[in-house]
Amino acid sequence: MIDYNNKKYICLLDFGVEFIRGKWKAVILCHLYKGPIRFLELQRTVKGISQKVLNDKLKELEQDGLIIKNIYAEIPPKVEYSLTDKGKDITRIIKEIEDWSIQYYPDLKDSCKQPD
Amino acid sequence: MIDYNNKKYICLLDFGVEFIRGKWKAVILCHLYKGPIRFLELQRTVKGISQKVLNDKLKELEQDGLIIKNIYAEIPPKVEYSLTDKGKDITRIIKEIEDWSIQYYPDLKDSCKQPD
DNA sequence: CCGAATCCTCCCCGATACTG
DNA sequence: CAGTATCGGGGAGGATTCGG
Repeated sequence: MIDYNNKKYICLLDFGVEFIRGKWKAVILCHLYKGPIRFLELQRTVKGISQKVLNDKLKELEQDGLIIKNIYAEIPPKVEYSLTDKGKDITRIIKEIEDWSIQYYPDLKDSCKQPD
Repeated sequence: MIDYNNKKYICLLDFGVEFIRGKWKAVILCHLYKGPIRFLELQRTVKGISQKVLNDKLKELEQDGLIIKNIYAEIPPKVEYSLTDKGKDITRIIKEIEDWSIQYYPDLKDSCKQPD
């Protein structure tokens, strides 16, 4: 049992999955993998995410040490986000899930949809 | 945009992650990777999961085609769960997340916990 | 351009009790 | 031993507004 940040994790796998939990983190990381990117550009790329949620998730990812936030003291403000090594490593794994999804997509499409 | 089972997915990655979403699915799959296992034995192994949730998750995984449910017509009832090829493939990826977690655990422990 | 604050909704999950 | 039914709390995330 791992006790961490006021949460309980039953094993290291559970603990590790925590860092990409939720609908958006995996997608965000994958987009960051292409290189540093600004907030608005990221929001445009990750279609459908609200400003609030994107902000929340970026903050979490930064606190977890998966991404770095670079603030440029300019007018208008410029902020760029990029992956750390730790973040790059897990993003590579995430991309395997994407490959898996692509490989099995035709199959998954059928098995999941229940016939009426 | 992928429309599937009354849910919307923004991309194939989002779609793929859906199959292991939640606190338990990844852990369950990893335990099944060792070989076929019965319900109660699985519940004992996946510490802390309730019967209801384990049942729900197994049903979802079966519908998704990631696991197979083998029912033996015996008294008392015997049911064994095992991975399909599709399930094995994604479980291998999940195990990489576990490795990542192990590798970075000391680091993660520090970065995540905010100093007061 | 960036992000904090508020409010609200939905669904994951836990606890408990019951059936074959 | 295996699975179902019901109730309820809490967290994730969407819409909107406001501040630097």
